[in-house]
Amino acid sequence: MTTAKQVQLGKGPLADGAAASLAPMFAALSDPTRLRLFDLVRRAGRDGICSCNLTEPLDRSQPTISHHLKVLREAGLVESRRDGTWIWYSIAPHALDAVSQFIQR
Amino acid sequence: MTTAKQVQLGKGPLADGAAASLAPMFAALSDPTRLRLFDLVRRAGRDGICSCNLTEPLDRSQPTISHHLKVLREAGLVESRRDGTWIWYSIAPHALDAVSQFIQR
DNA sequence: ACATCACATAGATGACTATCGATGTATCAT
DNA sequence: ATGATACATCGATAGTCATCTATGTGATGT
Repeated sequence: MTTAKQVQLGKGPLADGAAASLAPMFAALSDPTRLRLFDLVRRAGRDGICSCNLTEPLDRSQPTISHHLKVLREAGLVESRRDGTWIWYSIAPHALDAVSQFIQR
Repeated sequence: MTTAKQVQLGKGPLADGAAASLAPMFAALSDPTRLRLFDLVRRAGRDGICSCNLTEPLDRSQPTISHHLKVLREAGLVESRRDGTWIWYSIAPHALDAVSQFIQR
């Protein structure tokens, strides 16, 4: 499992390491398909949403959706749990905390 | 001049067009060098900061910094104004409003 | 006019990425 | 075991990107 590194935004200029940790989270949201994917998962709330319900509304192939979900997961933005043959995706706790901290000065 | 399109985030799922408008702003912040660049400009406040003071601290060539500033400018995140041979960069008003709205949903 | 400084643009290159069809893997039902 | 379903991985392709050196452009000063 890949977990997003927690970055402490201090008072000085943004350090090299902090920028390197933050950039992939922005990168994960820099694709329109992934943005909509993330939005759909977020709307699903605590229970999450089955991957099988994500392919059709986004008009992309199943492998493409699978790829994007992997990117979101590795960025620490979403989590997945297995339930039989299905896999349910939900928003990771504190997913956007680092991004939010950066945005608000 | 390129101005970022203002996106209204409604109540429904994130629309295709909204995602397409939002993604480039995230993309502009998806590079470590640009993140630090944006941070330096933001720290400079209203007056902004001269481009000549951005090349050295980021350890990149002058054309590379020029390229990144162009990306930030075209994403509507920073503004530039000429003063003699120098060009001063400052944060665009409401630069991160759309991103912030998306984050806090 | 000329040299200098600040910045932008051009062109090249190596790396990465979004997407697909084909195939592999894991789970469940019969 | 067999077949079906859900999802992941592979391999290919076309496009994008970060970076550099070299060169162009525009402003200032002499």
